[in-house]
Amino acid sequence: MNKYRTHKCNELRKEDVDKKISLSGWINKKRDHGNLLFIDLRDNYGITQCIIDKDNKYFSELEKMQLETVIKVEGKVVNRSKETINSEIDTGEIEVVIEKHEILGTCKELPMPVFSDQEYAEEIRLKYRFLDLRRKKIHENIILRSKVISYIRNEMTKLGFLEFQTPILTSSSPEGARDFLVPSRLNPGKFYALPQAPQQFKQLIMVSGFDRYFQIAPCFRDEDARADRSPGEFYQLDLEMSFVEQEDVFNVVEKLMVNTFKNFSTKKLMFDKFPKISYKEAMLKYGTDKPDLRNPLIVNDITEIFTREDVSFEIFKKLVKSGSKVRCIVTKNTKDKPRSFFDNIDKWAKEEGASGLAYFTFEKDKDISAKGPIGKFFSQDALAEIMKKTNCEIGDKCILEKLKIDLNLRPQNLSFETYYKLALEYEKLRS
RNA sequence: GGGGGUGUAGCUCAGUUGGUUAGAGCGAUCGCCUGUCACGCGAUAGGUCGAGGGUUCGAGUCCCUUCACUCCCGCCA
Repeated sequence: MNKYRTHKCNELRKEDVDKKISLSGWINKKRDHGNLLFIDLRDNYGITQCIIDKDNKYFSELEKMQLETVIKVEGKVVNRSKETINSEIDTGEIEVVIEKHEILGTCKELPMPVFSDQEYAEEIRLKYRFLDLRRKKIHENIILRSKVISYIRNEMTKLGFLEFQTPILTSSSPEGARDFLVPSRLNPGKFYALPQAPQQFKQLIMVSGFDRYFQIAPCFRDEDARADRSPGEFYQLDLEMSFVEQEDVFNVVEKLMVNTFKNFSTKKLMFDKFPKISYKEAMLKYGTDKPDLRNPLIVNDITEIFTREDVSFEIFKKLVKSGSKVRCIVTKNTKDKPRSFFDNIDKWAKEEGASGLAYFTFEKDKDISAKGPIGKFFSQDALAEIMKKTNCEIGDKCILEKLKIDLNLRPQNLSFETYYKLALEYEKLRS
């Protein structure tokens, strides 16, 4: 029998009642009732409630024990009464009556609590990384990553790919990002680069006649961090295939990604197959080559409106006559936004080099009308036509940019400003 | 490299217009409590208010310098 445990902390069930068992783990939480003490014992797998009362000679010793002390407990599995069942944990129908215990590892006062959902600054989390990694969510994330990587390896192997390793010290390769450099001892004044991607090596593998390559490769890039982008190092699935066309590559990646998310996420997938959007279409319709299709922002071309007799917005009409386009975005449910919100966007747009924004809100009393600085230039029919073209509703706001700028409604994960900037970039690309 | 934000107890944070002794929750220590699962109740300890300088009768609070962290821009497959 194993010296430390007969079971893991997620294993015991009703069927184990009356068994003599032993568990080893960390004291996750204590609830001390004075003459009765509950100890939640935690290991990698789960939590088991252990209980001891004052008749046991170890009571006072356990009562004083710090959270996160590592102990082995021996005892008997008992049923919990109906009212005291805890459905939150796997072992919630039973508890372990402690008969004996042994301290396997003591600890000092904790610099940060393990049992807590509180957010902590990165600084403190990294300083006490071993405690951070014990916390439920982080611990689960690490386990998830392990499982995902293992799954991907397995799938790639099944698809006939061979996994390769490539050197970490190399010479610089011509990707865009700055390289991390490592001084060379044997060649003073010269440096190795850490690979941003194993480009050269995988090409070597491919020309050597290995048919399908993959590697879950560390990628080093000496670029500044962002909230969603760790500095320095991350991992990517890198793959190469011989004697294939674009569709063959798509098929592998699409299947792998969809299946990975189906297996490991509870979130609903919008697509079983990746929607395919050409670069040109994406830039025209969304103003970016990575549109957020959960909340797509459509750039509408309403140039035609400015050829109508019943539209009197002369500046735009003139420009349209000389070949300019007018595009607009619709911002949903913005009728209650204060004037200052749009003034700020307008100000920002000007700072970014635009000539300014025009906007109005669609309203309906008896007739459709447009409220806003330029609203008065449009007839009811013209407004109805814009609504039809842009698929917008009463209460939405229509933001126009003459000439050069395409705008989009802000998706959830991008600021309006960022999105606007992308639109500007798009225009640069086109001109 | 540029801009913004933050820095107060071990942790998370509050602190009014510059005004007496800088607070709370969690954690720690001590005491009480036999059915909790964020157990409960009471008490105690714990502070260079990031650091340095300045203004002021008086600075956690205002100003300057500096450091750290963080977010954004630049940069980045």
